[in-house]
Amino acid sequence: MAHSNTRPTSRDVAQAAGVSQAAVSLVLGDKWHGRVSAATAQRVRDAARDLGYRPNLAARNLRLGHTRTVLLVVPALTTEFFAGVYTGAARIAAQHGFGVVLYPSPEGVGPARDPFASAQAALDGVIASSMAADALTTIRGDQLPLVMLDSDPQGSLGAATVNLDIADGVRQVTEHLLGLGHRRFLHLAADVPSWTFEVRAHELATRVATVPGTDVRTIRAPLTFEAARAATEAALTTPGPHPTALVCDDDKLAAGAYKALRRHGLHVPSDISVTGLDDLALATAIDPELTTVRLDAELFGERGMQALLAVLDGREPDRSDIPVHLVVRGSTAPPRPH
Amino acid sequence: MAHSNTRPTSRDVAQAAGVSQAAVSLVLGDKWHGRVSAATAQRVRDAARDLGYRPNLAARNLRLGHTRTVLLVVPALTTEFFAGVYTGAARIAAQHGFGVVLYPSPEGVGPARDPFASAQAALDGVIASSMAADALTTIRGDQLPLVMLDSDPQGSLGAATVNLDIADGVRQVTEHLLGLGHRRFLHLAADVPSWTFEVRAHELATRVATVPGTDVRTIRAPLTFEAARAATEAALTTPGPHPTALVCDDDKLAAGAYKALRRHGLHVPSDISVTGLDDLALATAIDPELTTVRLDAELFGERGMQALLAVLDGREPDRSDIPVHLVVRGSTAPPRPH
DNA sequence: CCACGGGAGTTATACGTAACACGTGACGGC
DNA sequence: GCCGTCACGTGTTACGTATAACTCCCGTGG
Repeated sequence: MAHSNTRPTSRDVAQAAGVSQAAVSLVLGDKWHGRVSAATAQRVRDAARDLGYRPNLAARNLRLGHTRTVLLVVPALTTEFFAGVYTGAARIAAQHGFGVVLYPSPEGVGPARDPFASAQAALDGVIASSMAADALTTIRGDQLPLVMLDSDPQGSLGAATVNLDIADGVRQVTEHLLGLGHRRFLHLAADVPSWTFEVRAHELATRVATVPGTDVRTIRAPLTFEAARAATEAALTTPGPHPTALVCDDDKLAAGAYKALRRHGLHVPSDISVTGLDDLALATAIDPELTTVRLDAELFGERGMQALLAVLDGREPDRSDIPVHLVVRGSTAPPRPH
Repeated sequence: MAHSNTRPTSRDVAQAAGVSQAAVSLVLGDKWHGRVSAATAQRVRDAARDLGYRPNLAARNLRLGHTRTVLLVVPALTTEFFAGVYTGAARIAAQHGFGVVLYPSPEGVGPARDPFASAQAALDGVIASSMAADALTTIRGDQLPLVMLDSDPQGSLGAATVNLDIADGVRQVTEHLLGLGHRRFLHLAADVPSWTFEVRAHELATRVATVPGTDVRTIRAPLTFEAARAATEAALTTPGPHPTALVCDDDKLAAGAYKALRRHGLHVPSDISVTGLDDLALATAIDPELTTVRLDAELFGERGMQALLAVLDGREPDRSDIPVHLVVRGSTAPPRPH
């Protein structure tokens, strides 16, 4: 059964339910009590669900004369401070049926109530990080063009994908450490359900396994500073030979690990080498400065956008991976001769 | 001359210019060549400017069936990484006449083309940080309800205001340092055109001036890690007695200063005490952990939102300042006895 | 003198929704 | 027997814009 390519409207729902458009509006707006029978209301709701109906917010906003969306202007997105401001504002807004849109000063702007309830009001497409996977089923509910940032290679969602070459980054890290002479690795892995972190662990293990006499132990921690400290601390107190190199899935984890190492009187890099991944500002704020892999976030964003434009245009998006580069700083050195 | 309270529409412009609404649409859409005389086109543009006309984007979107706005889903706003992703995506988007909206996974969302060109499509009001002052004249161009975060007390924009009690934070810092016995201060000030930073400098100077035998020297640096390091380094190489306490306008500046102090062989806090302001995660990542003033960003956001809701409701917003609290950590200690 | 073309506009319409103002039976009370 | 009321809807309109289709007038070539 071929059906129209355009999104269903409230009139389509009305026709399917055998009622007028006005009745649909009443029912879906929850203003039907005493105006429409419960049975009819249910028929309308069923029809709306079956058709996958989503109200057109542009039309609604036009009709209503307001949008229940406010704008938050902040100096930049880089500060945790304004991230918090946003979170607080969004929470209260949600309690009042409002949405919040971000506009980071000279460089950028944001959405509303429910991600798509408000966003869809004005969207031609979606760019999504695979780390926000929980929202993805919702996204697929709409049939908006979608581009994934760092999705799995199989593209399980059938969407276009832009990938950082994380595997190559891990390869560069392990080459560097193996070249320095390290053989006993501790891997501080991010405990998040994301494919990008899986590849880090997998690549590290296979890379190291090719060199005789090496071993790697993996510990997991949620992606926070404090969790990383605690996990590292726990690993240091277990018996057995100490690792000479600590490979972290992320700079923030490395910063947390620094703290644990310091408490145990271990000096970086003479007692143990440490590496991160991301090259955040944090990497140069800590002492010693962190050897890490630079990910070009801006390029990642640009490539994501270009891919979406391609999809909207009916063109084939560029599928090549984005290269990443090892940045060697003071946190890695040859292991102390035994 | 009393005029309507509602926003002017293209029909109002048409009436003012003595043409039809269609002509206005043609001229403003830059599709008038060969259809409207140059003189008439100019009359229309003048009328639009005089009335402060801004097209209703909800109507436009409804008519056009698209919005030239895409959604960027990211895990959270706290990471510099995704801030970069956003910046890159927004840049490319802008080049194509698209806007980008942010949706930080389970906690929050973002904007478009020109901040208000796209945002206004769906806005009932605006919350703006005073640090994004460059955008404010644009905001006032619309007559949207506006709430300022940390505006000047005179409220020069005539908008509602929510303030953190920064002055009290500075007072707490100076009391703390004076109590420890410090008398020679170096103030590392943020070199940004913002009232909030002015108050920090002013409050520090007046507070310190009340104690006999004290002095304070101020140096300025842009709000970046590297600039703070360079400025501190320069201050340390100038002749004269060394300060015993370094008061920074912001945690990030303090982290930069740490680096400069380390290079000069100065130990924190035994050689010099250091304080910050914000209490970012960074404050506990560096060694020693930073004595700083905690600003409750989320509460700030909540209060901003509540104020806006009040304005929209015709109520008087709560004008009380938000309290802040000194957090004493390892970066402050009594000065070394001379 | 007429036909034709192009310049300079105007008129009319549709986008999808929300909500106001009606309509239509059926039933109950007096 | 008639009116009021209630349950259950429907018809219609307006929101502000962009654009296709139309009108009108003037100049010009044949």
